[in-house]
Amino acid sequence: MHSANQSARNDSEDESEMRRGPWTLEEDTLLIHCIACRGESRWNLLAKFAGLKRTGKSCRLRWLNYLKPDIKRGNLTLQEQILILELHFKWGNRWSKIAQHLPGRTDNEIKNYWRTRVQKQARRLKIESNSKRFLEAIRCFWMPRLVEQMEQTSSLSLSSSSIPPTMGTQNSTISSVPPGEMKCVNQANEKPEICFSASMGITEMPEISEQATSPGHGFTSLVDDCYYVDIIRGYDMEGFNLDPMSAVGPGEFSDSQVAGSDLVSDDMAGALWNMGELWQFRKP
DNA sequence: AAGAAGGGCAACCGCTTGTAA
DNA sequence: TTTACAAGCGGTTGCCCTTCT
Repeated sequence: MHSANQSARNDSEDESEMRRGPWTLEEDTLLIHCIACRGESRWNLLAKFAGLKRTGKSCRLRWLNYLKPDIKRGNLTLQEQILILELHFKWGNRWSKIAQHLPGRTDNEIKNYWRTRVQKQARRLKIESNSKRFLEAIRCFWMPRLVEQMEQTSSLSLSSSSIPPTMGTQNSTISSVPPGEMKCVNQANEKPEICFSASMGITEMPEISEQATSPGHGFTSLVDDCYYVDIIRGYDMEGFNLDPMSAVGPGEFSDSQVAGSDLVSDDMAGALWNMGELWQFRKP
């Protein structure tokens, strides 16, 4: 009884002695060295062994979100943004699952991206960010624009034999594929991760997800670990009604929201998807 | 130039899940 | 089968920086 109380008291004392808040360079160094020696496991023990006054949880988070060597820094690329949107359609707020398909990106980063960029636009449009209307807006207008810009970017880059910065980083390379088709292969697991095809129709894809074949989806499909973005439908809108009202179904958007809210304007697109970065690629 | 407002992001919190004893 | 602990995950908070007025 006494020992239990003593233990509880010690625990609370330990807890109160724990450091919180931003990590210092010294703490980072200690953690990195400790993980190099002992590996990533038993985070509470690791914290003690490293001499850090941090909880194991805190150490784990710091390592996974910031210190891990393969963490990719900087703005999300167009391909990554499209992938996030597509995977979010499929899985919702399963951030860690989505992050598994974006090498070097953390679930925290993706979550922050969704909340700060995507949900911000939903607020601006006065649409519930998890509503069907907002998803349709993304699918019908923003994603096609992203794909369009990406297609232009990639053709520009490929024609000048320079790999787009977004596709050539980390473990990924562009393999040689027919014109108009891009394939991004992760060398680590030899599995194709992202395939952009201008020739492949969505109906030709095997095992297309239920969502991908749903009416109104139109231009992307997701097959296991390989993601196809149908550029024909995204770019030329073939089989895709540009009339916003019919595209999303009657009553989904009001005139003022679609036509008057700059839903399809360059202004909106620029605000949403780092278009500033994008336009740089378009300039000769 | 200074204060206010807003955005972005790192870190924390609490709940759930997995696993070993 | 139960229990305790560790790890994982998504939601939330708070700080810092930038932009606006």
